Amino acid sequence: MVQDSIRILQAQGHKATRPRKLVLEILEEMDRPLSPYDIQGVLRQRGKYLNHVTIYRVLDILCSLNLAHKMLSSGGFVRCSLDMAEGCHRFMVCQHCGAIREFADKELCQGENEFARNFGFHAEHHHSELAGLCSRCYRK
Amino acid sequence: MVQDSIRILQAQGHKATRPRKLVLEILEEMDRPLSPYDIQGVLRQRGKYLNHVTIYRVLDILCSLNLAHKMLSSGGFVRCSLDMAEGCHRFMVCQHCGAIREFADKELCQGENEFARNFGFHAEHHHSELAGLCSRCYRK
DNA sequence: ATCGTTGCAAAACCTTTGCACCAAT
DNA sequence: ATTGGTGCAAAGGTTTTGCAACGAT
Repeated sequence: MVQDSIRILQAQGHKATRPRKLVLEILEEMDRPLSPYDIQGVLRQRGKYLNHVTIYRVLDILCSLNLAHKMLSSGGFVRCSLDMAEGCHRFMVCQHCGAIREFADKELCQGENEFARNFGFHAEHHHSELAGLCSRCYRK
Repeated sequence: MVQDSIRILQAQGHKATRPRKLVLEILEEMDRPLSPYDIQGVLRQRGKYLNHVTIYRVLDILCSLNLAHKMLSSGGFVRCSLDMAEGCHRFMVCQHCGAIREFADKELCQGENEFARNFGFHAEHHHSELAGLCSRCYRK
């Protein structure tokens, strides 16, 4: 919830400002990875405005506190989504329509962790992208 | 091997040019994901030169033929590596020293495929990044 | 009142496009 | 000779930086 994130922000010495509340609201409501300009667009539709620089900075803070997570989308720009599964971010990206859907799974993480440990690597965060076709585009 | 890739290029109607050979050589030799400017830098050290636009275009072709694979690195730019494991690209990225190491595993892919199929999604390519600490940095 | 935040302008950076020249076939 | 490929210049788009004004505490 937005209130929880705000509380964490404040506990870390950050202020509870209008831009931060707005960005958190949009991220929670849309429930999919959004770019800074996506967020600005949603706000514009609602007659609200935030400078893109501000959005970048809000997202940076959210990510630094692990409240959100960045992914680099195929367009080559950043998208952010709230961190719901503690360091496990898996995305299904449809190569046809571009739809992005996020999921999480602890067993997959464990499997990856074991594999990495064979190389002496200690994994903390998991980010995975599956490129393929979503159910709708597959039928065509 | 570079020669094999060149042969595939030619079979698809592309020419075997100096820039394409050079890029393939560097990718094979360095054996880690490289950005276009990384590649240009390595060449420069050897007294050779390729325009960055050319490198971008060579990488695009290699990726379109599945000879290489693009990843969007944490710096926000593209890195490419040769495709050794047919659509399975897993990276361990050390958060401390920045080292990137690639691995592949069919079982992990199968696990992800099954999970995705529950959502009606048909996965073709896997790209995964584990952020954590490499063996050297973990000891410190 | 203080000090972190925001917005604006401008810069920096990566990537793409247009076009004339060049080179592999 | 033909056709695709390269290099250059310039544009496009995303992200970052510097700074004055603002606002949460």
